[in-house]
Amino acid sequence: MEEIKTKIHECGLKATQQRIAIYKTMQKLGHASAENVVDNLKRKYPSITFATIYNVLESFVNCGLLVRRCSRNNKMYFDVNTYDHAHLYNMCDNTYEDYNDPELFKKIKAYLQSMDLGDFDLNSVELLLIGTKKKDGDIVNKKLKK
Amino acid sequence: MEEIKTKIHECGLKATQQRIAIYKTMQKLGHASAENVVDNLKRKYPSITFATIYNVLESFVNCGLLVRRCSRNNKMYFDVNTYDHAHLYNMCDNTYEDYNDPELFKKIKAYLQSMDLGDFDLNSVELLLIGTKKKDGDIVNKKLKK
DNA sequence: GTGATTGCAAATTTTTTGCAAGATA
DNA sequence: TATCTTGCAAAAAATTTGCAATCAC
Repeated sequence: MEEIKTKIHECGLKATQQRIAIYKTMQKLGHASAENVVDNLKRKYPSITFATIYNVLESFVNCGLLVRRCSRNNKMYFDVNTYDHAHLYNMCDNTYEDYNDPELFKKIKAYLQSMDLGDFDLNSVELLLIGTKKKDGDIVNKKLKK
Repeated sequence: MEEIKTKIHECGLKATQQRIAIYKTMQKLGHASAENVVDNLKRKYPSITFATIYNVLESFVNCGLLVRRCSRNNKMYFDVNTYDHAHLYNMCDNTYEDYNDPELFKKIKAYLQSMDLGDFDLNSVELLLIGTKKKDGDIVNKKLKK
């Protein structure tokens, strides 16, 4: 709790109740869209709005407290774990699960470092393993959830 | 041209002018958002609308003529090249460039096949190399383009 | 001719903005 | 207190829908 305040302060941001609550929610959810965050906070903070959520998430991304994640359903997702790791992306419901495999990332990064990417300045690597949970298999090829 | 018609027919779809034009545009652009496609077609087909573009792109994805690509700017992107390849994702303007390296993909897939992904049913692997073009470097940390 | 497809207009969903009121350091 | 931040309301951006007119087969 104090730790979260400190993190936020270290970014040069004020540790408001909303920011603390949003960061806690992200810690709980791991990966989330703005909607996920609102859903999780509405009960405790009925007055919170999307304006604030987006505002805060954006400020967290800018200071490195969160990273954006790619998605295929035209919604922005945020990840509280900013270190290198891959994701299992469930295309049935657009959720992520961490796939932590430092070995794999080390290999990929080592490989890329040996390559010539021209005038491309590599910032980070995102590895998305796209698929389904076996239990969800039956709904693929049908209409996928938004 | 006839080739495109055939491709579309093979999917069980009717080869309408719009579908042919949209597929041609995707071949020209490689990766594109719905907006990119409209921009490229408005002159030749002033009556074309987003409804049709989305409709057609979606039908192409469903039959495997295109694949969706992940992005970080909450827009849907489509790729005419459906085989395995990585992308250099320019975070300044959310554009993609192919990074064709069968070697790398082979390694990753081989590695993953040897791993246990639990009840996750792997469908495809997306490798995104996120960064900037050196010429764009100066606008990072400032406001990124939508 | 018939069923699939398009284009229009309107609706929905997701994200952003301006600004007055409120909270933090 | 000075500045940053929030929440409201409204706008913008992106995608989807219903349906009548049109087109491909």
